[in-house]
Amino acid sequence: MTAQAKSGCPINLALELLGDRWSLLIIRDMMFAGKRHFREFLQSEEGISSNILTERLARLLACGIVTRADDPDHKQKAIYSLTAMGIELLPLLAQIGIWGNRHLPASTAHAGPAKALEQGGSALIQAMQAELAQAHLQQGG
Amino acid sequence: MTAQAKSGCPINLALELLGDRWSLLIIRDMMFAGKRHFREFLQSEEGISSNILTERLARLLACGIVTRADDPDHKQKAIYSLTAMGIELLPLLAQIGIWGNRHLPASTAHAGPAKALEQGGSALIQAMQAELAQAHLQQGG
DNA sequence: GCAACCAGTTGTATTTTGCAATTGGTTTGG
DNA sequence: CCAAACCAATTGCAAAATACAACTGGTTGC
Repeated sequence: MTAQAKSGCPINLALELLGDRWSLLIIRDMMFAGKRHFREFLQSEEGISSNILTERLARLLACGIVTRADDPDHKQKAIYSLTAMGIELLPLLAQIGIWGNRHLPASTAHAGPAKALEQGGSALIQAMQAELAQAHLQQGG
Repeated sequence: MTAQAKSGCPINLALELLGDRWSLLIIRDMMFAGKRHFREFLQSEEGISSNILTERLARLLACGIVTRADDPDHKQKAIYSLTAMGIELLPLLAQIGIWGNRHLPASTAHAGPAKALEQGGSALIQAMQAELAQAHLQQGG
């Protein structure tokens, strides 16, 4: 599953895992939209295909960024959760959003979170990380 | 050249430009290794192909992250420079490096910059951005 | 003037992605 | 109790992106 690394540079290693069009959008949906189910990711505005979603979730699972658990209330549903390693991606997602919002034609409807993160600084990020930990890190989740 | 955006989300827009295995490595090389020439990018450890490099440089050029100028001292050489928009990617690159260094098996030989950025905080980032501006933003460069 | 160097380009094989239809099973509503 | 809707995927195929190697026309250094 994991191809051998082309270099030991931390930026390269991170990009080998997350450097594609979809992986970080999935994590964005977990962080900012509270999505936890396969079907929810599928319904995102960008329109990921189900086979790509399956493959990306498997990869994120394999490298320890998310976990997968059965929904106790619904035998068919799987609940995807962020790990501590995944929650630590928030500052990175925040920088992507801030930069995109500054330099690209983001729609005002979507600009809210980026704007808030830009003004809230590290205090807001830490608060959001605490909330995510609360929602995702519950024993076994 | 620019495909239509799948959504106006700033994270999505940024990922449509930079969400691939190579674009951010090129910018990393400009920021941390001082590379400015086609041949230098080609010699990076990860081994980008020349056709991919050509295409990525063209894209970064088209969206205003880098500029291209003729080397006054060498008719054949092209000098690639970061724009202000490109220099503002440093906080993003920094977060990628910090996260990669914390969670992935980065080699000690490559970990230096990430470690420094983690400890130096925003003061270091601002200092580095000032240096990059000095080197890349000289009138017309 | 010849070898090394420069920024690419070309051609082809391989891999990844996108898209649509489908699967086997579960839950919901009447 | 049965049908329709929902669930997380899987399959097959076409299209696009990527990797790899060879090559191009021109420039520079010795």
